[in-house]
Amino acid sequence: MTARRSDTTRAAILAAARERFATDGFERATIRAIAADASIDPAMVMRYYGNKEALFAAAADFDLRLPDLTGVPTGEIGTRLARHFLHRWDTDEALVALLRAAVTKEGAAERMRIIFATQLGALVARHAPAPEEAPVRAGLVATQMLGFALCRYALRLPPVVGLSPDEAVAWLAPTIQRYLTGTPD
Amino acid sequence: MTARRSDTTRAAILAAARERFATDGFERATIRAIAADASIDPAMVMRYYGNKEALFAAAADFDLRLPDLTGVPTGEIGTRLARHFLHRWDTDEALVALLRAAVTKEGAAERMRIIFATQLGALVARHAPAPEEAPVRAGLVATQMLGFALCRYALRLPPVVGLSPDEAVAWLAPTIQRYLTGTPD
DNA sequence: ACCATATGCCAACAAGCGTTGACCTGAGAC
DNA sequence: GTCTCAGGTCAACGCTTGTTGGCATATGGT
Repeated sequence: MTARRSDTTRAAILAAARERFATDGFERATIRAIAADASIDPAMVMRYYGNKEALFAAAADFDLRLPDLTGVPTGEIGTRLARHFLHRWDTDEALVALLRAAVTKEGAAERMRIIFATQLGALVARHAPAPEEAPVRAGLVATQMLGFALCRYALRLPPVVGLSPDEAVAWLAPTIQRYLTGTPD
Repeated sequence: MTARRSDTTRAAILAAARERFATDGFERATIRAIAADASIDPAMVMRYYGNKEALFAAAADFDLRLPDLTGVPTGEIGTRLARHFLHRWDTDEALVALLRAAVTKEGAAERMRIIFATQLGALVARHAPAPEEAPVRAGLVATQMLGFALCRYALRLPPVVGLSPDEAVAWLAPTIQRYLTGTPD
């Protein structure tokens, strides 16, 4: 497959879509606005992506890219995971886009569920004391990490926005660690 | 002010609005659908609440109703707060409604910020080791509690939905406790 | 009985949305 | 040079939305 002339246009549309979906959510982000951002006609968006739903699917397609933590000392996993999440969230708009959409769109929520169940679930299963606890532990990790993302990137609670990455990791890591390998009180 | 005949209609509209906003979010919940749920004409909604924005404000008007925890042993506050949040969230649709809206509407996000900064901030200030740390500690508590609510009521992650209230409190309480009175690691 | 008024319904408006099809335009193949 | 077709523009469609004003009806005070 050789590069076509239209590839730059496709990329521009996708970049604009990611930005709009991330800041406005699915329903408030309009095809017309995305097209304007990409300096293109709205009809082009339809031609290249079919419809708004499919465009969103393309824009919010991502991977948690969880690192391989085999060999890492058990006690460090919380820190490593917290740091990874923070960095990942800071550098990929698609995550915020999916988060914003997942709150009101069942289809997006389903994608979120699958991503966290499979990707995070698999990692947790490798480190949880008992394998059958893995789903619950992964779910708990999700509550803390998604909650942090929600407050920092979507709601923008000032004290949470003000935390430096290192401070954030220092606070979150023990929580993650306990959800992964600890016990309820 | 004596009771008017229209009060039952007003209440029916408000109840329908809360439900729609809670399940659909602000933009997907339509005046027409709310009116249909309340078995009245859409024009009535406008007459009684002015516009959609004001209707939402009335439907999402609520209070965290945080308990007075003075005198409670310091070590128990985490448990008490976790239990209170869980119960509160389970019994008031307005909380989910505001959460869903806050993710995509700046006005709703602002309300969320104010509620958590003032109501939760005040409680935290009374128990935090140093008063100047209160905002950050309140913010951290918010990340965990809102994250839990997000995963349980909005995203409906199965393992999180499956937790019994007691299990949930047992897992969350130590986290809340550490954010309130503990130290980062 | 009568009237003022609160309550409610109906029809319509303007605006914005996703989406479509017809029509240009310019580059590359022959 | 001409033909072809992908790349791009334009105007319009059908639909839904929030919102409005006019009109019917029921209520309750006198």
